[in-house]
Amino acid sequence: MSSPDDKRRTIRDVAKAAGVSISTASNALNGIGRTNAETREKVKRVADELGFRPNALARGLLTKRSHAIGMLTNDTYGRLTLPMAAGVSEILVDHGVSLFLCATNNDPRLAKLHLDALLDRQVDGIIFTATRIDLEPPPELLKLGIPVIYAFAQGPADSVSFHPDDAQGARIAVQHLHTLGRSRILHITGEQNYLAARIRADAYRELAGPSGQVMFGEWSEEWGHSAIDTVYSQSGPKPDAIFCGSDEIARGVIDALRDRGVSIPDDVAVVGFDNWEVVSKQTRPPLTTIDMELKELGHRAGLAILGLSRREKLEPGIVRLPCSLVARGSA
Amino acid sequence: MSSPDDKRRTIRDVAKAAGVSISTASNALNGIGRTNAETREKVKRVADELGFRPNALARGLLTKRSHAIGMLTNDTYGRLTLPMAAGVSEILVDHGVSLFLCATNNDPRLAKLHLDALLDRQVDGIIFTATRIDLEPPPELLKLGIPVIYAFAQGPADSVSFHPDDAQGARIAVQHLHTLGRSRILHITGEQNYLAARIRADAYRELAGPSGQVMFGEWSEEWGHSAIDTVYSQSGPKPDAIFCGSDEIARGVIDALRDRGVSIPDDVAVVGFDNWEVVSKQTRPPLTTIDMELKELGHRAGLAILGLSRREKLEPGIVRLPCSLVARGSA
DNA sequence: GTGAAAGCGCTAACAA
DNA sequence: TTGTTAGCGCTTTCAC
Repeated sequence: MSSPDDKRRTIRDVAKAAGVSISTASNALNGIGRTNAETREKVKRVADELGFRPNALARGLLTKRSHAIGMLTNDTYGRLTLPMAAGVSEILVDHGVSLFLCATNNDPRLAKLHLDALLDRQVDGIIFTATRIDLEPPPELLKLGIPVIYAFAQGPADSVSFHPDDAQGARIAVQHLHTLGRSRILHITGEQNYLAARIRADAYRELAGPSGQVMFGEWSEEWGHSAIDTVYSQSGPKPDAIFCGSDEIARGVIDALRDRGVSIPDDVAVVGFDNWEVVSKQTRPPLTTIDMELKELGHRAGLAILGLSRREKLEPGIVRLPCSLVARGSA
Repeated sequence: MSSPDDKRRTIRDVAKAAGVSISTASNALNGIGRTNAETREKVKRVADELGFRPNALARGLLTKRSHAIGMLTNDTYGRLTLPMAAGVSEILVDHGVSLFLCATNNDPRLAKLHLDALLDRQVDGIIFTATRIDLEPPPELLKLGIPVIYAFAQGPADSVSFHPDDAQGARIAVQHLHTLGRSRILHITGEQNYLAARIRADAYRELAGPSGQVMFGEWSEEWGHSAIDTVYSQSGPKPDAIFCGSDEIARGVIDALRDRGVSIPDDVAVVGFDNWEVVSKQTRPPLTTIDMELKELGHRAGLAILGLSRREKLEPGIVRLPCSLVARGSA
């Protein structure tokens, strides 16, 4: 639990051991200022030998940059947040910046608590993340005095946000189905009050033309199932392809189709949305679906907050990052 | 992006505005030392008015406690980590402690990088988290000089670890099936090289008696499916209940049983393990399963690291936290 | 009860 | 090129 040398080495120890002054040691270690190459090497070697690690607290106190950023999320389940957080972290760690994770659990009190803590810690910036792109951030976030980036969440007008390109994602799904020669494509999706659902539906309608039909419902497997029941209990022509608003819906659709003896993808091709592998790899046949590239979203958000924290200017607005199609067996 | 008063208030500002010295202000705000009640109130009021927030960097530098702890995880997907992290964070935030999230992505280089960063930041402790209880932590973690807690991961002999009580989880699953009057219970589970799988299987065997049969395989839906195919292609008596090592396996099992016209739970009762709702709520019928109470695991890990960071002593060893049974329709 | 002063570990003028 | 000095914002003796 405790190492042999319980007290940590300071730059003072390094300076003394190397026979130089503290400031020379500092200059040498940071490679700035005018330092003799020999001295620099020596200081670095000594620091290494001593296992010296600079105290980030002291450095931050002085430079007014903590080299830490906070990530505020309302997601406790992790489906969206952790891939993004991993992406953010991947970028940051290479720049010596660490990430505070704050799960607000959708509780404004917790959000405030976390926000205050982040401010106390002098974070260089904050990334706000949500489980839907039209979720508004806590109002305190707006007048903070430090940079904020919105990822998979709705930022105010003059802010920088990163979203998956839902419209493009919907388009490549429909185009893929067109390529397969399908023309009677149905769109079964989630709740209409989700902006993402509306964006995807609009993009779908543009490509599917007047025959395009959208069924809004819930983000659940069950809805996919019952939507198929509805469709097949009606008379009239049946679709030859179904574009679903989520993998879970798609799974319900696939199960319901199989129950009816409809062959996938021969009779009906199915495309999902999310590439949530626990679902999309397990349907029968495995699901062709749209991946939102959440890790890449995290990368971009990380890069952006890094830039802002260095006082670089960023064009405000929503950056929409392309989705990709993952072809499996269902379409 | 930047507030009207761009510069942050310091304790100096508070002291000046309250007409007291810096040290009195400090004493008053922290409620320590001998301070006149009136003075204290006044200082606090002024601090509030000014929107004063103490600089955690400065405080940490002086007190040698950063009030931050690090969480190291090899999980990028989030299924296990984020519920635990949320639990940890919930505890910490109420104690004014923040959480650094470090996703190592199973890459030793990244792990080292993150570990160094955490040390530089003077974290008061580290929680190591993994996706399986027999995953060994990076060796650097062992000789660190700061407290470490292992959650859902394998700690060294003299450390404190928190695991789900896999044996107890398996027992309540089997007992539940016994209560339902089932006696020919089969256990279909994941890879035998997972410690958790072996622990659960052992506990199952103890209760199921000599007729107990364990089928090890993979942690996949597909394996559940093919296991059922195997069982039903053999002659001999069929099980009246199946205890599955994961919800995904259970889903495969349920689907395969339904394909064969076996009624659930009438002919065969099915119990899963994980309570991963995207799976367990969506099977038909919904899955009765074992919940590992990951958030509670996070709570306990958080409490433990808090204690250790205050130099409290903790009994070394593995603390196994009880699982709970979530009854749905399948058993 | 309150304030002056020292200093945590480090960086950044400036002087030497 | 190197060393001296002055802090960053806070806590904490120790006089008063």
